[in-house]
Amino acid sequence: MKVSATEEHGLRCLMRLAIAWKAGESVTIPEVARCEGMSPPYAAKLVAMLRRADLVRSVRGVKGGVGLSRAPESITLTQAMSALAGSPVRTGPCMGPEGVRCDRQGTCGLRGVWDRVTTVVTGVLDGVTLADLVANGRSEAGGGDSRSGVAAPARWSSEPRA
Amino acid sequence: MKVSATEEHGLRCLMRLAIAWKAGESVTIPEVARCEGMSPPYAAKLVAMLRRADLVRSVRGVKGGVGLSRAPESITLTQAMSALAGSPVRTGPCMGPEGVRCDRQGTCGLRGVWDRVTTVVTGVLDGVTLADLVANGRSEAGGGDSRSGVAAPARWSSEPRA
DNA sequence: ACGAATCTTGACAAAACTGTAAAGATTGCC
DNA sequence: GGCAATCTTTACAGTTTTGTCAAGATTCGT
Repeated sequence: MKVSATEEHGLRCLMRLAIAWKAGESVTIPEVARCEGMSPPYAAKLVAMLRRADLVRSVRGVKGGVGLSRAPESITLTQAMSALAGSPVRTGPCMGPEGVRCDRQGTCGLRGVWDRVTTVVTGVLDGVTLADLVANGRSEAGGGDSRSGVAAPARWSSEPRA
Repeated sequence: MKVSATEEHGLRCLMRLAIAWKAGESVTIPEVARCEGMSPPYAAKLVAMLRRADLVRSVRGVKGGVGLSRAPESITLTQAMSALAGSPVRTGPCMGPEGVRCDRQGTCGLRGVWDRVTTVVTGVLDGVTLADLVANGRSEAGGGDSRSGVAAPARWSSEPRA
């Protein structure tokens, strides 16, 4: 199993936007790119995927920029990974919607295994929010359910840029 | 996250070898390929990877063939996936042995998340053996710890082919 | 109205992954 | 010894994934 480059880089963009949200600032795509060490066009592409999933909101024009569409506390990694890869865990050619070939009686116990893997991974990912990821100091790899305070001040739509 | 085609197809080869083990038979690579619906050269490549990890034993020559190197009850999916992909779960460019870029204070909570994902996935994969995968009927997606009987009769090295 | 800053989109090149092919090595049988 | 069956290895083409590029669209300030 592998977490793709797109997933990891997309998550980093989201983390940067979560930091900006907490600081009450707005950022541009080139800024995100510079902070995360990637090229502006690449960051733009990733942010576009996240925007199509409604995780990110963008404003065009000279005072424009990008930001989370809601509080980082309310965005889970399951949602983020789904936006970046279609589904948090994808299985090989034998499974999937059209999973034919698996009909052979008794010879394909793989499906049950992948289902269980999907369940436990989703469980972990559901328990982590963007706010957890950017929480400095300890507990960044901690318990899981740390949906604490900071109840989403409507920053973005009102004051697009500092 | 995605399970690769190599992992899935390699696992299917192993399942076929586990079936042959239980039946007390020896098989050739073309037979494995036919049973699992892949080309003989592809099956050969996958079996070679598994052999290098000592999960599979092979005998060349006219009476040759391939088989598991030990009982299917004693081969876990963690071991199989490691043989096929280096590690049961691989993370992106930001992590890994040389995982530089993650040193930025507080901005990289991803490491802890991937560690936890690795832990839970490995937990599931450790609890499933090749014997579980080829056990017909129910419990193929069941509890996990079903290391029942069949204590590895030394079939392979003694009688290479039926 | 014009121009600069910014996001949006689609096409494209580079890299990694999948699967195929061909030549080589080993063994058993005659 | 020679032939056929079988595994082994390396090289290769096809496909998907990654990341870049360029042209277009939108907004703000003047």
